[in-house]
Amino acid sequence: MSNEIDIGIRLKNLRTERKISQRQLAIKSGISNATISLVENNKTNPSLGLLKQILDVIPISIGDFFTMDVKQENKIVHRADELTEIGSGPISYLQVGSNLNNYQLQMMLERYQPGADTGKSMLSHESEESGLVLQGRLELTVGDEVYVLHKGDAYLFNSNFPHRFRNTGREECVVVSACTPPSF
Amino acid sequence: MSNEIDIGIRLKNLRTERKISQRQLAIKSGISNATISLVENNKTNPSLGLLKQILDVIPISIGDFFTMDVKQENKIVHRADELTEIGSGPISYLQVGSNLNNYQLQMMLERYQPGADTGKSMLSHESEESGLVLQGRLELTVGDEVYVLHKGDAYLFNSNFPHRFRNTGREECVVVSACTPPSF
DNA sequence: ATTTTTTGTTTAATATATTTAACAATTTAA
DNA sequence: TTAAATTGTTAAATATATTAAACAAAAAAT
Repeated sequence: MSNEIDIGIRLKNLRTERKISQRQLAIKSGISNATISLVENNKTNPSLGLLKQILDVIPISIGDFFTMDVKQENKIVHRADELTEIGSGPISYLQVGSNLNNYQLQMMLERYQPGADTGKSMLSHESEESGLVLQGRLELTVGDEVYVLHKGDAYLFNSNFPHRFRNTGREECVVVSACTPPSF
Repeated sequence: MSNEIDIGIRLKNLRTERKISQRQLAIKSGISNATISLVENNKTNPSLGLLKQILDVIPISIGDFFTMDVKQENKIVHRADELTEIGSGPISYLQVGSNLNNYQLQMMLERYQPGADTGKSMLSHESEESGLVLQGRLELTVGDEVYVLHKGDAYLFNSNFPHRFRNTGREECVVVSACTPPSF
């Protein structure tokens, strides 16, 4: 077992920042994906050689790995043009911060093109989400209920209810939303 | 096996600088002395937890451990009062530099009190030594031969010959000597 | 000179890291 | 929708680090 070293978070941060999966990292480094999982969860006490093999593909030196700030997403103010896009196509999710591993809160600026639809989703993880409409018309379905929201309206619900968002208006719909814990 | 990381030398340097033995370090850290030997000789691929346990008693952080300059005894000029004493009693050996792990050459300023005697020693390691007398009278025995040196005289021999130094004069005897590789 | 400690190293025993293979859950493709 | 691929996790198998104990060599003590 690891001796109070936070190497798991450090590695996970580096990996997710690069948007690669445990398996991809595993192949590139020649280490099994199982091991990478164990390391990221501090469920093993990895050898230096192993760690080096992994860090070599990042790449980062062992020294830097341990001296680097444990990415606490130290950036506090995120300018309008610095938000990170995690949506695609007709739906844009501009997230506040790029790496939320150390946060419980996820804030987003959402834009739905006319007709855009998230589809009904069955979220399995326990989380809560809330939002406030800034512009346009937003149709929200939670369970059996269907709501239509306009500028100034807001919502708040537990996201393990099946739910769906849809822009049923003619203009772009803009929403500011929050979610805890982060869902993507 | 270690993956091209020079952790052995790093650790050995830190330990010897502190003038503690592998066993002392072992006890303080709760690690077996065998392991410390293996680590110092790069004959194992230690886990991070293990390394941390060891470094905690130095103490030094893992980050610093890997980023620190691999102590190349970067000090070049050693002032008269900075030489390190490795002798004792009637014989003083003032060594140039404190940690010679990365050097092949050992330079010393030796002082023998009247009557001081190294005793006949059977050096087992292959090394060569040379010296030049600055003051006093030095009796040198190498094998069967006995020599007496005075100010300005010098010697050079292979130190796996049994040899012995003795101050047979009335005043302090001062010698500058060199040895390769270092013998202490 | 002869013990007695202390040094660093090495081997066999054992504890543990790492892998292989399977799993459930989600995403992508069709 | 269903099927196929990809995600992260976990359990049993295996490889390896770590220890305990013995060793030879050197230093200290008697």
